[in-house]
Amino acid sequence: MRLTANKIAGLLREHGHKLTPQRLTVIKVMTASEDHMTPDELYDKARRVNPAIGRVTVYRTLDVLNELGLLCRVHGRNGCRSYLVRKPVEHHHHLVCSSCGKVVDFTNCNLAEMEKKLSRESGFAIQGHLLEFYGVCRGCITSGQARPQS
Amino acid sequence: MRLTANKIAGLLREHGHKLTPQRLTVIKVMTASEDHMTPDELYDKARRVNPAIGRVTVYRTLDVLNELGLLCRVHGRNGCRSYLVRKPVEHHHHLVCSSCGKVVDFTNCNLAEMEKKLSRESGFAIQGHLLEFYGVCRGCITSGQARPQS
DNA sequence: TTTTATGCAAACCATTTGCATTGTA
DNA sequence: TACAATGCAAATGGTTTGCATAAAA
Repeated sequence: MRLTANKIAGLLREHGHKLTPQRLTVIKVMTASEDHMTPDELYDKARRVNPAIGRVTVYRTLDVLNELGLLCRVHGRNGCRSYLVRKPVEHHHHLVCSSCGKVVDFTNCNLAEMEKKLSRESGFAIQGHLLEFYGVCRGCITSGQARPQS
Repeated sequence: MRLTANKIAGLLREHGHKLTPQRLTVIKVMTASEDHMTPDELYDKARRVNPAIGRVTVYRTLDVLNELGLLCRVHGRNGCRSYLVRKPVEHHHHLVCSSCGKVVDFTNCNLAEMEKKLSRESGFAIQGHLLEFYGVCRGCITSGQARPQS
């Protein structure tokens, strides 16, 4: 269940943000892509659609989208170079390929028990968690490549 | 079960690295501290012990220690500003206070089942995982403070 | 004595900010 | 029209690199 560009545009307006062509471009690029992107990759793609867009605007648009809770990050292994960007909505986690960087989502994590136990033992009021698995995806296994990447 | 400064020094030598006063300083500061530190915090502490140490050397020492697998990172919530530094050895995870930044380790995570299932469904050869819980520690709860921080 | 490590300064890279201009609502 | 958003250029902050010097083995 993914958000459409229109839906996101509506959310922006609802929250008192103005809908500019640049923002719309960013939103469209994001919703159109299956993959996670760095701000820079996003900038490049956006520029191809609308050359009149600046890098700064991409960053600022990301801020807005993040405020609305529409982004999620990937914490890659080799230094977590803020790999980010997607449209989540539902609770999910990532399976990251260490070779090609591909990211697969999964939703069924049952950490409730662990969380309860930890909370009891540590006294923390637990608010959330971050869970990611690392490995090599099927494609990289069969092609036998081993390019190390996050 | 924590590594001592001596043990780490020995590991350096074994791996063909030279043991300089600067490195020893960094190692001692790290093993002496209960807390995680940013490179900059580490630099400050090290400088207090040995003023003749440069920031660059701290970074390079961290590289070496990382190579030997002696470091771990904390992926804070608000942007994972490469919060790092500690001496792990055993498999463990973090419980991070969103208010004061305190980090508590815990070791008993049983994700084996989930991992097996994921591997089966996704075709990934899973190599490892990252798991962190976020919340507010007991101290911050009782003192009622709400400084938002990673 | 050879090789590695250090420290400075400069380079780098991603991200942020100041400010005048533009465009949405 | 008013206020928010844009884009440029410059500032920033963390990290890395080049290079001559110093020190460990």
